[in-house]
Amino acid sequence: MKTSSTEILKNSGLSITDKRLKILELFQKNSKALSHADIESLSEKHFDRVTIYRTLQTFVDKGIVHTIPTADNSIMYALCKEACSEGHHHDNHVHFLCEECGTTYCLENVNIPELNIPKGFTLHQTNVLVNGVCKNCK
Amino acid sequence: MKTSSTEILKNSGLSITDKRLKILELFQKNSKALSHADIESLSEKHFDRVTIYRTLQTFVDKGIVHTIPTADNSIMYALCKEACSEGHHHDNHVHFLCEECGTTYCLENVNIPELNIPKGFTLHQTNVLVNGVCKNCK
DNA sequence: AACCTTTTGCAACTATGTTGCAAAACAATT
DNA sequence: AATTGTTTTGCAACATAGTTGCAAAAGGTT
Repeated sequence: MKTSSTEILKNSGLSITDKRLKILELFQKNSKALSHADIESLSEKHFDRVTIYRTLQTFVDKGIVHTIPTADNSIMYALCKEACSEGHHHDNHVHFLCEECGTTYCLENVNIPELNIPKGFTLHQTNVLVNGVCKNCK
Repeated sequence: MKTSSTEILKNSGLSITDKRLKILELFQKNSKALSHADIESLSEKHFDRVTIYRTLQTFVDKGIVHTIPTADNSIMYALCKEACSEGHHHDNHVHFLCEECGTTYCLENVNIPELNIPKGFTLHQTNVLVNGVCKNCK
């Protein structure tokens, strides 16, 4: 069952505002990762750029969305699953970027394998980005 | 044995210029990944920003350096090993970002593991980014 | 409704990246 | 080493991305 946008905000101790609800709904409707620019163009009503930046930052801080590094230097944001909480992301799944449609997916079911990194290095987080063609574009 | 900067350029069919040599030497001296901004500040003599952008792009195209996606949305560039050639990068190693000193390393010896991505998805390239603490900062 | 707090929008700014064009540097040839 | 043609570089101007301070608006609480 899906948590409503309002509940997500409540659970994070954030006040419920129009803009935050709108941005959360964009994520839920599209069920894919969105960039700042995506949100700007998807929101028909005028959203101030600054508001979007600040809202996304708040969501990241609260564990509502996580960021995805991409090769072309544009940060993507995607909704976190339940496991994430304030200041603590658990998005250890693989991110897939389709070269055809440009969609970034979270592949929740593909786990990150163990890496044997060299002695002396301490591993905190592993990010896996995969490029290829998604099932819709095949 | 290390290939000289001049040879690297020759092998790629590029003309030998002061700027290109200087930028290559920065990579060789530092033996870590550099951002555009790093190069700008490391080169004591004035380098035009545009020249740096274009030189890096040329190097990427020719397989001399490869780009590393990072979580904070700044592209890093690192020297390729011999295996890379024009239009064909073989940098399938793990990239490690130290949270203390900010250094990005290419862990040449850590191979990218196989992933079993869902049916319908075709995999072209896998990027693995690891955060943690490097052996110098431990 | 009245109050206080948080969020939003605006303006101005910094940083990052791109393009066109003329001057300079490079490469090849005599 | 001078001439010529090609490539590279620097400049100017522009475009996009992201940040900060502050006043107005909206949210939360009583």
